[in-house]
Amino acid sequence: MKEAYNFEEIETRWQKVWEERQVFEVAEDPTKPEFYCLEMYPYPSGRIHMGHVRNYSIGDVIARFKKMRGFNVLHPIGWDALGLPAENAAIKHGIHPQKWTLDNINYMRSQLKRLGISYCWSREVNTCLPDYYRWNQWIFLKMLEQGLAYRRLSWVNWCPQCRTVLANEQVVAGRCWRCDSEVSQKKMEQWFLKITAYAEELLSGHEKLTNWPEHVLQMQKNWIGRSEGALVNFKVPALNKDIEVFTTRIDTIYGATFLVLSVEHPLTAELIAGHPEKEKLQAWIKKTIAETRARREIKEEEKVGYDTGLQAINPFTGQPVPIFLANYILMDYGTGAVMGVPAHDQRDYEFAARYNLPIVPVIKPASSETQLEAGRAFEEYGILINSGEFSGLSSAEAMEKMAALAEAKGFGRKSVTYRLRDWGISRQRYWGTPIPVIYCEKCGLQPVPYEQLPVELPYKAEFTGGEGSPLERIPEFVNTTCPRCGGPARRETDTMDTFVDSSWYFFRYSSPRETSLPFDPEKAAYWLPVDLYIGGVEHAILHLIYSRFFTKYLRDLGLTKIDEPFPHYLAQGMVTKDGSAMSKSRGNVVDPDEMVKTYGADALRIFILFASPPEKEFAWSEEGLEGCYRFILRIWNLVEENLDLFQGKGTPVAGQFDQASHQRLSKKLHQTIKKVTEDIDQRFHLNTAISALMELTNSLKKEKDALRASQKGRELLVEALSDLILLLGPFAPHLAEELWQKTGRTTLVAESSWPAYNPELAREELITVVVQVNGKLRDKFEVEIDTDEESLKEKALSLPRIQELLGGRPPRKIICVKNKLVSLVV
RNA sequence: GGGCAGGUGGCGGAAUUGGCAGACGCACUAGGCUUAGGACCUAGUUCCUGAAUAAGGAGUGCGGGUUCGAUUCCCGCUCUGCCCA
Repeated sequence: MKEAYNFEEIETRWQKVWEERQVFEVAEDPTKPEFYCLEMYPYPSGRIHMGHVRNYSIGDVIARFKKMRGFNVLHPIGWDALGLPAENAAIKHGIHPQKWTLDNINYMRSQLKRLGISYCWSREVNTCLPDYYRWNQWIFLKMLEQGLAYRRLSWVNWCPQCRTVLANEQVVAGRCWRCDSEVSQKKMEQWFLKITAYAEELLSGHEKLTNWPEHVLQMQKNWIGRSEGALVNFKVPALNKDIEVFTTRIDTIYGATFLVLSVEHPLTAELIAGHPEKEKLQAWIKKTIAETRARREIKEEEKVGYDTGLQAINPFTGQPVPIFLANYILMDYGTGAVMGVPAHDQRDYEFAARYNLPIVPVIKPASSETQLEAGRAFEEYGILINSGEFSGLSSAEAMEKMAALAEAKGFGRKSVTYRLRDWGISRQRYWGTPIPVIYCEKCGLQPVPYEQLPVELPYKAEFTGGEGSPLERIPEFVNTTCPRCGGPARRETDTMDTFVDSSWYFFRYSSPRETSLPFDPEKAAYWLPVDLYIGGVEHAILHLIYSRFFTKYLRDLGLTKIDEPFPHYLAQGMVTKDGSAMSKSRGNVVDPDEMVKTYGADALRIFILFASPPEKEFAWSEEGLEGCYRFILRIWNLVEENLDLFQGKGTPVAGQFDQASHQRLSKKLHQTIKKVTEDIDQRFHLNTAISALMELTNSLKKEKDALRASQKGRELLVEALSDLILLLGPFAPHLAEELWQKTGRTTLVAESSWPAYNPELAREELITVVVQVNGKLRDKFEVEIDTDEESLKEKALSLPRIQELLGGRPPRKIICVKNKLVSLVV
């Protein structure tokens, strides 16, 4: 009598067994090779979504596989638990952010356990607890000591809806990345981390990241935005001041016919002081600052400039050029001042055309064949003309020599700039890590002494949604004493960007309860770097670049020796349904809970892995999930039907031994082990690994009746079924454990060794060779593998069909490829 | 505008090194089993011509190229997605 497949009972039972036996708990063991498998930790929004299921299922296959391969596997999970939604929930529903967050974590933890992910739960990290965020504060203080954390008055992106400062990265097309409202500008004292100090290393470090997707490296590269060029000073005689210009094309400087400055340039006020329309200009400047920063992009037709009426001297030509202010020059990049070379920069060309400025060509194409387009700037490198002593040089030579001359004469030098800005971490919110500094009336800014960490978030706070941080309105928090003079002082009420938390959490897993340092350097040295990091490509820039920055900083602090935290990053694709990403606003969300309830965790895991390779987009389909459920049923029934073979109770058989069937299955078995092993280990193509398991299952079903007839056949069946169960272990872990037990084992699949294959048995001995005539497939034949090319040729020519096609004429050319084909050219 | 990724049956996808295009799954069709089926079993399914398990032709977004041979390499175009302006 076959037992029915009751996934709910089976899955919860094995989840309990793993937990009770602490199967996935690990400690440092220098005798074993280690493997640190990490998925991006979730924000505890309330419920897990399909993207999480996908991410964690991929990681779980790798982690379980590596464990079965003999690695000491660290596979931890935690919670990115600080952040805006908790506070928004507090404002909206009156629930304390902490309660909201901890409740969510409890629920989501149970969801992850219900999926059977092999986490080392004792290492769970929760960033909203003081035992975690105190180390954010510790690291911040270290940076402060070294000048890598600093405070400055700066323009900030301000979201009026969320009432907080946003990092540039959180402004998408001028709108808040969370609530989509238009971002405005404010000038505030802000805390910054000096990530730009590591700009060069963040870029050069890419060389070590050979196991990162190329496009992710490219995105980071664009983000860092290194450009080599030169700084040149243009004197402004009227003010007796210099304007420093950054250019990547100093070779075109003889064609610089004007200067354009950002409206935020420090000299702006002086430049317009004597302007006849001063008031009008001031108003425009004010308006422009507010607008352009928010949008960070300006359409062609909206580019506007104003002539200040003053002139600067081009140091190369000695000629005066007009100085303009314009809305499309950003103060953020370079020096906030650029030289306008209309002949060789399209943007400058359009500007010059609009304001009637001279266009002086100073570069001609290196090849006379290159046609100059009328009405367009020639932007390529070439040969200098109209450039005094530099005429005739190539752009490359000229850039060297001109920079050298500028340096020698003291009006310029070679320089490198980056697009990367220092990381503004101040947030005027409650649910974040308090920035551990104190402002004393007498002593000024004071760091909180290390022994006073953590600066804990006061529990009692009011969440009204009013302007400013709730922390400002808690006198017990704000009012403190100066650590230096003991006098009255105020605490900083800004909290840190939550990206700080996620920039080093992967270190914390190595020693999550460490109390004297952020993590134990020895334990970290054993586990780190993360051998495989898996997560959505939407974090390709922010999280991954911040984490790389923190790792380099922690190295410089002496806490670790590694330079790169994630030498291997697997960027997982989006989960979509009906052609677009699953999202609440689109209403196309599928709840994992319901799917687990209907089909079980194993079926859901298999489907989500089977439907597409990890790095590609994945399209949801419930029919597909049903298909995977049926696949599980087929395996279940197959094992059920053959349980007698394992119990040794089957009556001895003296049936016919089916040699061919035996050979077919044996070959399929060994080929499957080989393929599944390589697909997981080398390619991460879990979808093809699963299809290989399906093929093995199909073969078993086909051959089982013939094989059950003989003793030898039965032995092979037992072997094949056992290996199939083990191979299923990483994908459908509950099913595998249950079947393993049913076949009489007392060990766990999770703790078993991965099956090995015999290359001899996996080898095909017969190969189909195809015959092409003039590139078209015309016939095929079977031969033993590795048959020599001469025999292939003979065999091909002897085929009646081929002879017919040749019609007696000898082929002009014959190409033979061993084990592949014979190609005839007539 | 620049960069990157991608475009293969009705659908998700496979083809790992330039060598049988469409593995595996879904969906569908026919038959079987069944009181019943959203279970199970058997067979079939790229398109066109054809009665055909005969034979032929076309075919991996479009147009060219290299090659005995191209989904794979090269050039141009186009569309989609992502990132940056």
